[in-house]
Amino acid sequence: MKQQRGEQTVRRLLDAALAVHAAHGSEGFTVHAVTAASGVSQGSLYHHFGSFDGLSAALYARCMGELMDALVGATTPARTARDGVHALVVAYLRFVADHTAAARFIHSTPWLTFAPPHAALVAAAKAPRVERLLEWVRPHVEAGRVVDLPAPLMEILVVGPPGEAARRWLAGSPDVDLEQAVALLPEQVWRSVKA
Amino acid sequence: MKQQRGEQTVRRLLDAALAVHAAHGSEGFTVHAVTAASGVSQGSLYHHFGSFDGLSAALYARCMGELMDALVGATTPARTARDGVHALVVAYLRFVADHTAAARFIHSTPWLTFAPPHAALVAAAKAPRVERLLEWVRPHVEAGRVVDLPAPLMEILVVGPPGEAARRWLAGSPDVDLEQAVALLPEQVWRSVKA
DNA sequence: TGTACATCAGTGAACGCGCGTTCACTGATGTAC
DNA sequence: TGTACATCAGTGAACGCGCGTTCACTGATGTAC
Repeated sequence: MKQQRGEQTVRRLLDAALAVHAAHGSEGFTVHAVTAASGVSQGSLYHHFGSFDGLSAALYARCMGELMDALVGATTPARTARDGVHALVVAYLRFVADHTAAARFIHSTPWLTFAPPHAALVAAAKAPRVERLLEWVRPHVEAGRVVDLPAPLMEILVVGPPGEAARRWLAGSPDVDLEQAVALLPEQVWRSVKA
Repeated sequence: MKQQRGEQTVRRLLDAALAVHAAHGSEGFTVHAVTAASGVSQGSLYHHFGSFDGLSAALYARCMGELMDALVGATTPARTARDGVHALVVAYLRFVADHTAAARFIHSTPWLTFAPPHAALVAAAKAPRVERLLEWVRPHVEAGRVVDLPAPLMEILVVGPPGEAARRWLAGSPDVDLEQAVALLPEQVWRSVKA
């Protein structure tokens, strides 16, 4: 008997929360700012999310899901291992450029310290997409085209450099240029994982 | 006419701040907790640091300085380019294992959004050490043993993977093992920057 | 060598502000018969 | 098809707590002559 009206309110809250974070940073990211920006009442926010941490976790999961979808969408159609790794690194950097607010929220990470219930929510958004990427790479590993490493280290090698580039660019570092990173990082990252 | 008594108080405050952050995380990192842990009064803290953000910036600069010293100390004595990159990655991971509190503070980064005056303090602690690392690598680039990339991208490629491994390990991710990373990451990182 | 004095260092109770959260309530929606 | 009713959705003023910061003050240190 759940009403569909609620889903719209949830979406309005998450959109407003992302906008508030983009405009005023982690400092200005408060319940009052989010309710003011969304036009939704405090009580309604608590009705749907239980706590402000709950809303943060939901937003984090949504943003992370979007990023992971971009990575999966770019990588899995690739025929060769090299093309796939290139595509993944490019997709990561393009996501940061095109969905800056989401990228900024993901990388601001005080919110990564979620208590167990919320951690599960985030994991549910991330794990299946990571699994799809690992499935894609498996045949290339078995064929000896990609190094055989534990999955977490594989992830770290591929996502580490574009993640670090994103973090610095988002922090406003003047000497990091995303287009330059798109041009130069993919091949170097590929070399770090090719067999 | 500055008194030496003050330096000891500053050290006591920074030590206590790091301990509080290690024990209670960013959530519990407050002025009151730091003054209680150090036995120093609020007023004294403000006398030396001006604000709590000022203390945070000073602590960040100190921790970052220690990390950078570890990297410089490990890398610059290396004879070959490969040995140097290996040593840097290993030193990064070992620093995280041996100075976990400092590593955790550095990677918790809400504190990286420092206002201009404090940003300068942090930059002063970091920039000269980065410069020494770049000086070390320059001959290897000129001799064609290391790829010729813009300095920021070079940094990103080398520091990205161990940084990502550190972040996950610090967040308590069970599937990241630092010793495994020490064993496997250095060679892959080296391949990403060798010419 | 001893005293005066300016400055540095340190104290801790108190303050105001803004945060996350609550609650008694009203309104809307969908199901049952 | 229409009415009754349970549940979901939404309201917003109010609350208490803990945060960063202040300030009038005392004590310690080092320099001047």
